[in-house]
Amino acid sequence: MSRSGADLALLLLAGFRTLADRATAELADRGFEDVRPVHDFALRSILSGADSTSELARRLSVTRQAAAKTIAALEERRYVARQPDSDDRRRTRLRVTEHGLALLRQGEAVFDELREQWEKQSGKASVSTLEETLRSLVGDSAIRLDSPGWIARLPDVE
Amino acid sequence: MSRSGADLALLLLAGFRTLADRATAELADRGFEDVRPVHDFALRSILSGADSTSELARRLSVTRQAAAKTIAALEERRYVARQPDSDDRRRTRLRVTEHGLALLRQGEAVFDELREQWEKQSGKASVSTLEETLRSLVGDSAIRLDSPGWIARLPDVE
DNA sequence: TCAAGATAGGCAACCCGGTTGCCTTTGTCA
DNA sequence: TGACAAAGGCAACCGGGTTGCCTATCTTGA
Repeated sequence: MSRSGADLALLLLAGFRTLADRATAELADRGFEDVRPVHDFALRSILSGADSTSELARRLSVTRQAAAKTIAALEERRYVARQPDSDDRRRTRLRVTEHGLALLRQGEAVFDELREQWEKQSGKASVSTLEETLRSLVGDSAIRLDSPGWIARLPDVE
Repeated sequence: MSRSGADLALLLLAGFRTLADRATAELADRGFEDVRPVHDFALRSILSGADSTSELARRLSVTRQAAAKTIAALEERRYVARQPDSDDRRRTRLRVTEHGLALLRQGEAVFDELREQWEKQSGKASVSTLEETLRSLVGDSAIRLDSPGWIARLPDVE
């Protein structure tokens, strides 16, 4: 009954996308439109201290230019703001706005609800087993993967 | 100990990316460079009967233009070829080349090996439990998801 | 039989999240 | 003070998508 390894990969992808898509939709319902996973990742990094373009770029393992674009998007949507900085090279310091904090809180809540939904469907044990298996396979630290950019890249997780 | 729902999503993504990245690297080692998951999906669809741009587009749930680009890439790499067709609207019919078949075979082998590797690490039971849980959660048919294009879209699986 | 409509294909332009290459500004330190 | 590191940003590009619009061919039914 066990199928090919490719199926396994597809299932993992489908699982992620199911969660991510539902979360995106739910967040849109709650008034946070135009939010993408990458925004959430970036916001978290900024919140935990990445207050400049270069620093954010390092934490997300992307180029400065990519980070700058992400920041521009976040700024446009008022999730982050800039403040003058003493070091005139960097000129501004990033700060997560109240709106941004609200997004993070809602995002967390949404994902938690989705997880609970899964637990209701398959049982708490199944979900945590799944999680444990995966964690042991990809490693706690492997949430930092280096690879081509055909998906929102994963940030460092402090 | 159980963490947030977002972690669950991240783990699924990390799992997929681990497999996909390793597969891509391994295929490159075996002489198939420049191969991306989307190529594999498309090739499989063509092999199982999607012999025109429009048909491939339908199976991959993308626009005809996107399918055309993918086909162009596959053709360039000699994984598919075109043949004249009786219907002059479509003008050509797609065919998977020997080279393309070789890629598919190698791809399957690589994924199977990766799966075995995981089984050695976590035990056969764990991997198949993981798979069963996921299958029940996303559904066998959910491998067709409709959503924004920030990742290689999944094809119909016949 | 022939006009309307469905179907296949393709071009151009754009989006998003990345990249590289190159350049300026500012700060630091020998 | 002058060399260099570090931050930022512009322009151009890429991959895998999108939409809008256009033509060519086949099919059908009045």
